[in-house]
Amino acid sequence: MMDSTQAVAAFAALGQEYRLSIVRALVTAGPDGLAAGVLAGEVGVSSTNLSFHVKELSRAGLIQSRRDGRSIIYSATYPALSDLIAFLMRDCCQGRPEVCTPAVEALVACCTPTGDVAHA
Amino acid sequence: MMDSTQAVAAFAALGQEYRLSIVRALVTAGPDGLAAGVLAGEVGVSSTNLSFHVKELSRAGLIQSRRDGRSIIYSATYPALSDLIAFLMRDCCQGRPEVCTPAVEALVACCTPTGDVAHA
DNA sequence: TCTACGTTTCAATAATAATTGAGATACTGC
DNA sequence: GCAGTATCTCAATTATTATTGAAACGTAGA
Repeated sequence: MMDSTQAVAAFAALGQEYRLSIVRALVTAGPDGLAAGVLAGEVGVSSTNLSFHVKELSRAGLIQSRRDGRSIIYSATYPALSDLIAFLMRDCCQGRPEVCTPAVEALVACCTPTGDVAHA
Repeated sequence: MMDSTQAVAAFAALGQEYRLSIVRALVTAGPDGLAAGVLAGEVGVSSTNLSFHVKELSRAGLIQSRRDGRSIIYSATYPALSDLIAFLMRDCCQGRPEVCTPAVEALVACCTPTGDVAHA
């Protein structure tokens, strides 16, 4: 369960244009992730600057990396994202479902497009 | 529906210790909100500095203010928080329910204490 | 082993954010 | 109006973050 210090770090990490793009690209890419060079290209940032931002995201626990040959592959850390959502909802809901109830609808629209829910 | 520029602003706003505390205090306080002085006391920040941080949160749309006598009352903007949660889930879920599915559980635990979920 | 490639590290700089204290503004009650 | 309270604005300072380019590192293939 995420504490508020971790949450601050995660929010700060996502509160930067390039870094949010990086996370979005990695989430979209899935568990296979993307090599640093590809990621830099997609996001439109220099390799040096990408390196700075991915380090920041790693520090916040939102992404992870592994080496594959001469490439370094980054991928999203899904549980950290889940935890962050959970933190937001937990804190927002403190006796006030008016915040989370609309989010339920977004969730339903998002995760159950066909009416066929995550049967995981 | 929140776009990524707004989301960056919201995340950046929450990515600071005092500001996250402010939002938490205001969410907990409910729609009645809290006067600036009270808020400063709860969060442990000088009135000048509080003023800086609440302005930042307002700019991101996460809180709002109204005057009541000589006090200025701040309160959480619930829809903005909902939108942010929705944005996170929408972006995270892109074909990958493994992120959101655990969040569903948090949501259910959080918002549906009676087992009566949003059947919208 | 030499060379090329992908990526990182480092140091310098530029840009932005946070904190402080003094003074200004807005309201209240006398 | 005057005195007092609550809060804000402003300017100065400090601290942190982002960006850049050059150089170093690790890996792969000839």
